[in-house]
Amino acid sequence: MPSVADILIPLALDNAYSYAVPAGLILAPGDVVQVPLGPRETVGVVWQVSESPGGSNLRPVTGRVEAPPLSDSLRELVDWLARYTLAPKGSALAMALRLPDEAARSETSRIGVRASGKPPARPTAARMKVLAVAADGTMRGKSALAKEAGVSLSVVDGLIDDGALEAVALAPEPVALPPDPDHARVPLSEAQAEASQNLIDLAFPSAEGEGAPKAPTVLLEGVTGSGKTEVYFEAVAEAVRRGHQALILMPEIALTAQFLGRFAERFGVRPATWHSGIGAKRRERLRAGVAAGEVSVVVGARSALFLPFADLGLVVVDEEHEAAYKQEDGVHYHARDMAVVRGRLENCPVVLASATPSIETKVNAEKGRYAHIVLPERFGGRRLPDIHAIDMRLDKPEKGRFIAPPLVNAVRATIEAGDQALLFLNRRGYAPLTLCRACGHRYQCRNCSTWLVEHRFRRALVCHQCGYAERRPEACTECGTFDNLTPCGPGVERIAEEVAALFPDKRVIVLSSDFPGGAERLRAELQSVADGDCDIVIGTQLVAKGHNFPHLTLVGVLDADIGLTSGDPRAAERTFQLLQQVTGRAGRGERPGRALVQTYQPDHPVIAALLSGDATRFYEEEIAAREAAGLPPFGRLAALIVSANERDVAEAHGQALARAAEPPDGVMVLGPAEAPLALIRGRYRFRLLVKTERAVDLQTYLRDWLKRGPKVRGNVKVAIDVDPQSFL
DNA sequence: AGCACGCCGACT
DNA sequence: GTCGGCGTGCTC
Repeated sequence: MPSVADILIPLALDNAYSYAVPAGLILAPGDVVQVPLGPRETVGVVWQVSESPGGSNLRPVTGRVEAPPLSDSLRELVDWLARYTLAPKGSALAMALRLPDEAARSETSRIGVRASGKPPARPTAARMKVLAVAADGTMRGKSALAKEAGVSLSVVDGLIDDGALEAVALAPEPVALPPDPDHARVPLSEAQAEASQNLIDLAFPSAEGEGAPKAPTVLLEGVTGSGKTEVYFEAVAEAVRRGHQALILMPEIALTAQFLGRFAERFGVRPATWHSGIGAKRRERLRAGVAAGEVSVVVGARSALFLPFADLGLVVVDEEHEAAYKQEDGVHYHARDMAVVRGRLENCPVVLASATPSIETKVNAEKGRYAHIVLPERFGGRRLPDIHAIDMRLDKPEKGRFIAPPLVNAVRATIEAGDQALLFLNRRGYAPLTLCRACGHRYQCRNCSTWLVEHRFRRALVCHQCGYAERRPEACTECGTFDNLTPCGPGVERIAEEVAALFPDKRVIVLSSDFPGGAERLRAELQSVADGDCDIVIGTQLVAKGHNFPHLTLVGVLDADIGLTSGDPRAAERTFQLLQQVTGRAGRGERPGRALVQTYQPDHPVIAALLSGDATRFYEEEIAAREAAGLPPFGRLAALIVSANERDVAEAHGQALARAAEPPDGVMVLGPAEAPLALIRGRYRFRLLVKTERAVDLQTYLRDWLKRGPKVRGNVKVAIDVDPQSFL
C-alpha cells in the first residue's frame, strides 16, 4: 500500500502538506526531506507517516536530506511553541531548522603544513624564520605557523609554492573538546556547597527511570556576588558525569570571554558556544555534534534552545529575568519559558538563575510550581553595599548641574582613596529634550511622537525609538531665531561635561551603547575599566550587566526615578532590577561599597525597597500590587495594545475590547514612546499584544474578536507573553 | 519565504 | 494606451 507523509515546511504555513512517499524510500517522523513546493524545491520535516489506499494524485517526496532528524520531543516543542505563540507551525519549525545554505555546506578542509626537507630556492630572512620554526617536522596550521614565525601568511604561501613546505589537508578541528566534570573543583563556600548539593539532589534524584518523580524546575536565587555560577556548574558537572548533555542559556550580551574563561577553569576546556554570530559551517557541525551526543555542554543564546540534543539532561537559564530572552520579531517567544517547556518534554531539570528574578518566576516558586534554592549572602564574606538616598528636593545640585553636592563629595573621597566611582544614568546622549527659547518649539520625531535626543558628539538630534536623526539646527526650524536652542535635562554626555568641570585632572570614561568604535572597542574599554585604568565611569544600563569592576567602591545613581512612570506594566520590576544590579556593583574585596541614589521620590515603593536593602519587601509589594490590579502574571486576561503610528486605531480597539461581552481584566493602549522598539522597526502599522494566563482560550477569543473589531489597516499580529506553567 | 495575480497612479 | 507599485493569496 502506498504511504503518505505529512511534511511540515519551515515557512509561514499553519499545516503540514501531504506528499506521496516513492517506493523504496522509508520515512519516519522527524526525518528531514526535500519536497517540491509550487515551482521550487524546499526542505521539510516528516511530521506523520500513514498508509493510505488512495492519494496517488499527491506530489512525491524528492528524497532524504543529510541532516540529523528531529526527535519526538523537539517536534512536540515545535507544536507547543506554535500553538502557544499563535504562530504558524511552519514558522515555529524554522526556529529548529535553520539549515546552512549550500555554499556553506561544501567541505573546505583546513590546510596544514610541514617542512618537506627541500631547501627553498631563494632563502630570504623571513623564509628562514619560518623554516626554523617548521624544522621540528610537526604539522601546523598555515596561520599558526606564520604567527609563530612572526611573518605574514604570504611568506608561508610562497614557501608552499616553492616546495619547501608541503601542504596537507587536515581533518576538521573537533567542534568542542569534552569538558571534564572533575577538572578543577573550585573551593566553594559553605553556603555554595550546601546549595549545589541541594540542587543536585533535586535535579538528579537517585531513583531514575520508571516511577521517578518528574524533573523539576528550580529557581536558583542569589544576591549579586553570591556565586550562583559555581553552584550551577556543579549541576552541569553532575549531568556530564551521568552521560547527559547540558545547555546553559545566556542573554546574548553575557556570552563574554569572562564567562567562558570561568567555564574553562572549572571544566578544563571552553564550552561549545551557539549564538547568531556563529558561521554557517560551524553551526552545522555543532548541530551534528549535538545530535550525535558528542557535544556534551552547549552555552548559547536563546536559539540554542532548539538544538537537536540527543540526551538533554539539564538546562540552565542564567539571568532568567533578562528581557533579552524575549524574541520580539518573527515568532514571539520567551526563551526562559520555552526552556521550562522543553525541560518538561524531555523530562530534564531546568535551573533558572538570577539575583533579581522576574515576578512571574518568583510567583511560580512561591506557589510551589518551581523548587527554590536561595544563596543569601555574598561569597567570601563580602558585604552588600550601603545604600543611601539623596533627596533631590532637599539637596539640590547647583543651577544647570545634575550631580548633588553629597554625591560630588563622595566621588571626590572615593577617587582620592584611589578607588573607582560609577555614575549611573540610564539616558544616552546629551539632553533628552531640546526647545527653542524664543518660540518654545520642542523638537519631536516626525515618525513617533517622542522628543528628539540631542547627541552633541554626533551633532545630531536623534529619535531613540525609531532611529530617525537630523542635524542639530543652528537656528530654530520654527521661528528662525538663531542660536537660541536649549537642551533640557541630562544624558550621559552632559554628565561627562559636568564631571570634566568638577574633576578636570581625572580619567573619565563614558560607556553607552553608542560608544564610538562599536562593540569591539566597547568590550576592550570595559576590560580597561575592570583593570582600573580610569577614575570615574559614567554609564547607561550597559554597565549594570555582565562585566565586573573590581576597583569600584562607589555607585551614584543620578536619577533613580527614570522609568518608574513609563506606562509599561513591568516598569516597577524593571527599575528595581536595574537599580539593584547597578548598586550591587559597588564593593571591593572585603570592603563594602557605597551607593548613593538621587531621587525625588524616596518614598516610592520601588525606591524605598531598594534603600532598605530588602529585596523580599519589593517582591511582596509588587506581587500584591499586580494581584490587586489584575496584571500579569495574575490577570485573567489583560490586553496590551501597541500602535506604532496609528494610535487612534489602537485606542478604538482598546475601548471596544474593554466593552466586549467578555472583557479583559485590563486594557492598556501604549503609544509609540512606550512601544517596544522591535515593533516600530518592523513594518507593522498596528500590533496587538496580549498578556494573559489563558493563552489557549484567548486564541479563539481574539481571532474571533479581530474579525469583528474596528477595521485595521496593515498587519495585525497577536503575540503572547505569559506564563506557560498553567498549560503544562 | 517566493511567486503570481490584480488593481490603481505616472509615463513612452 | 501600458509599466509597475505592493497588497493579497497560494503553495500538498
